[in-house]
Amino acid sequence: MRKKPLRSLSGRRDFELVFEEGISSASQHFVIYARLNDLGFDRLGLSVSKKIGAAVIRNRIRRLLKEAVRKIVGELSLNYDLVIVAKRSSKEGTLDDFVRVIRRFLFKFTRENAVISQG
RNA sequence: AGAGCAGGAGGAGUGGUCGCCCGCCGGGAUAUGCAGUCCCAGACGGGAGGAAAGUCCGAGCUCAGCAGGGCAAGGCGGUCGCCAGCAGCGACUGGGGGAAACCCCAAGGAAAGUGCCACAGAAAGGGAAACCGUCCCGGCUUUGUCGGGACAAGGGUGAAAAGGUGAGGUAAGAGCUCACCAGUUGGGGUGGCGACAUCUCAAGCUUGGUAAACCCCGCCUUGAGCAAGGUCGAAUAGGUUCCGCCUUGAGAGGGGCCCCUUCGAAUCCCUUGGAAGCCUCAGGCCGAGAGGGAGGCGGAACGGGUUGAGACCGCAUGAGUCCGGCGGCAACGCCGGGUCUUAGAUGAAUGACCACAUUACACAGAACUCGGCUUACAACCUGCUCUGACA
RNA sequence: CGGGGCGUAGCGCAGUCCGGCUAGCGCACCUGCUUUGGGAGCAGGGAGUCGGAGGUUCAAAUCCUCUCGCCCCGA
Repeated sequence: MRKKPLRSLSGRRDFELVFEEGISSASQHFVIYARLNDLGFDRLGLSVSKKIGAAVIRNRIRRLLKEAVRKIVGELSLNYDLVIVAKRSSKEGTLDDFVRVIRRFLFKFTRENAVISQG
């Protein structure tokens, strides 16, 4: 079965829900927060501050992160709300870096949730 | 060949696979149907820039305000022209730099007034000022020194010291006088639309700098901004408070629920009270008025709401651009022609990977629109300068 | 979209309005004295392209224009 397309996370309420209920993981290039949802599709919120760089650099980071999440989420059956906060070093990351980190985090997160739902 | 400076031009191409935004077509759901709304994994088309940037100016557009004039505040400042307009552009004038090509200039007024000009210097703007000096007179202890006076030449100080050179003149000097030169003001001639240039006459002989100091003169400026503003809609959220006015009726029909038809169609109740009038012995008829509540309409004030109830319009063809002709030194204008014109989001779209050309690499990402200015920049093209090599 | 502020020694600030004075103050730093040694104290000293570029002026941290970076506020 093919998943419905990725949507944007919007509003302070949704973001805070992910920050409070979800779990987080920090890596060299960004911080990622995640929680499960039951909406039938995945949602992604990106926070790329103006401090990180000019518009072209910020767009580049956003698009790479979006592409990385899109690739990984297709491999998983559950639905997630994700928030990724970029760091100053994000501009040095490549797509492969992002994919590797997000995949490891999400696979681990999914495994833990599977254990909980079984137990 | 390399480097530097200035200008021009600035397209990361083609083909695949996956993905995003918009438009349109198609399919599905709701409905008798249409419209509308929602869903789609389908097809087709389109999808950042010369600076999209900085937000430094100017406009369009929208709302609010506005009789006219003045003050205040701010901006602009050679002339003529161009432009919708500008602090923009073109040509010219004047000034400055340079050997030259050429480049640069916020370029009205300091003889309206006020302020300021540190330090140094005798004196810094008062026709002022005597430090070293020059000259004259007088005293004394006579190669000198002291006192009084004249002098703006020379020295010295300073960013700047009150025209320059020569002659006359004098005790010594001085625009004190004269000639020439420079400059100022005024008059006149010639050229130019004009800024101005040039020639000439006269005057007093000379009047420092600073207005990116206050200021004066001339010209310009209403304010806020697309979160402007408009239309439609929902509600445990059609709010609260105050003021004014209104609240008379049994009932019937139609439809998509609020309108139509109709004299009347959202719409009254409780308590108190018992005016006037009428009948009347009592009393009654009638139901004004007052208070409270509820409702309707209008107005004012205050909230709630950005912590997602909004959607749509504004919102994409414009003072556009290219070609040709004509006018103009040019900026630009006029005329004709062009199957030249295609982003439009709203948690916000252009991405990823592969292949191919020796290789993909500057600055950089639309948010109401347009005209400028400024700043950033790889390879490429043009010009100039420098260095090196060869002939 | 609109408005405001800051940038001066390693750090925190003054001076800027109204131009000129050796660009100053505190902490820190260095040297010496003092002490058995350290601290404190005393004396002396070093360190500044005044964010950058250009302009006005005799003269600019200060005035004007452009520009870079940082911070804050309102709708």
